[in-house]
Amino acid sequence: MKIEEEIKQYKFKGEYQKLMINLLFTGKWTSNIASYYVKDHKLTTQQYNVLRILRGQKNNCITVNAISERMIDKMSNVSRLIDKLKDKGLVERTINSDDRRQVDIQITQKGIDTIASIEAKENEMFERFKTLNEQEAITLNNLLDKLRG
Amino acid sequence: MKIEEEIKQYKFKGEYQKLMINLLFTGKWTSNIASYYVKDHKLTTQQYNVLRILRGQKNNCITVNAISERMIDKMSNVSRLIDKLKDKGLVERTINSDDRRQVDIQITQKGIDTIASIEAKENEMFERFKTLNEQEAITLNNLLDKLRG
DNA sequence: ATACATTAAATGTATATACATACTTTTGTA
DNA sequence: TACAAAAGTATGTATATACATTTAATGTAT
Repeated sequence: MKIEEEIKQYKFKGEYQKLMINLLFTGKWTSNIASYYVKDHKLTTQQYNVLRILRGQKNNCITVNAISERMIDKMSNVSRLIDKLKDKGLVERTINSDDRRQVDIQITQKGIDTIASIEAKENEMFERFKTLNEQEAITLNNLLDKLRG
Repeated sequence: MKIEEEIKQYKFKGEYQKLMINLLFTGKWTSNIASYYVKDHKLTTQQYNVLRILRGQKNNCITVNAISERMIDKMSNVSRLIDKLKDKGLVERTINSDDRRQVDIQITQKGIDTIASIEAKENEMFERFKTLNEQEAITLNNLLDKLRG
């Protein structure tokens, strides 16, 4: 659906204003889809993002700072986000013995199982994006990358 | 910059997963730019969005519900968002005399002045998006519209 | 070794947000 | 007319977020 109709705004100050609004709107639209698929597990999309980052590491272990650099939404307080995951038994904290300022975070088996359960519905989620064919998806990815400079 | 580098993730499960991540990331990127331009006025991007919706109405007057339908981020509690704008003297509330359930919101002169002040820097903001030329911006807008179905 | 700057993570605090629920007024219907 | 249902807005509550500050460990120059 055209962005004009989504927000009932039929005039823009040119293509770039429209683009800003379209990016904000579509970002939120995507975020809502992602939220839908993690909320059964009482996770936010950010928490799920961290779990996946952890699983992607060798030894499933990585410092708080390195997590932050890999997050889609680089926010300031990864600490408290990790707290929540720890409360749920999905990760563990270990103070790094080489540099005791650093804290290594490790995903637990329960964390791995949780991701697996969510991933089981991933294809269903991706269906929402198949209004674009593969070539269009590639073009869109390239334009987004180019946009950010 | 390629999304791979932005989040230090070099493998994706195909183009559609990459697209989801790219949309989330670029949405946030856009949101950060918008925030930068409103924060001097102690506004959030959502509050600014509401102010612009109000100004766009004939008589600068519109109900709470109609605001919600026009927002980029349709959230549940427009009421409290309006509260904040009222506290700052940027809008006024009036109970609609035809239907007393409805509340008409009107932008004040101070609100209009605030928008004007922010808009003065709009072109500077749009510059951030001119890594794409006009034709590419149009293509991107069309792909985003098509994506959402 | 000491002092000072830097880095990594955590915390304080105010505000924003999601989601369910409540309140008031209007509408529909027997 | 009465009364249930719906519509429009507001509120309660728990959690998330932004931004500044703090604590602790390490690096570096003297």
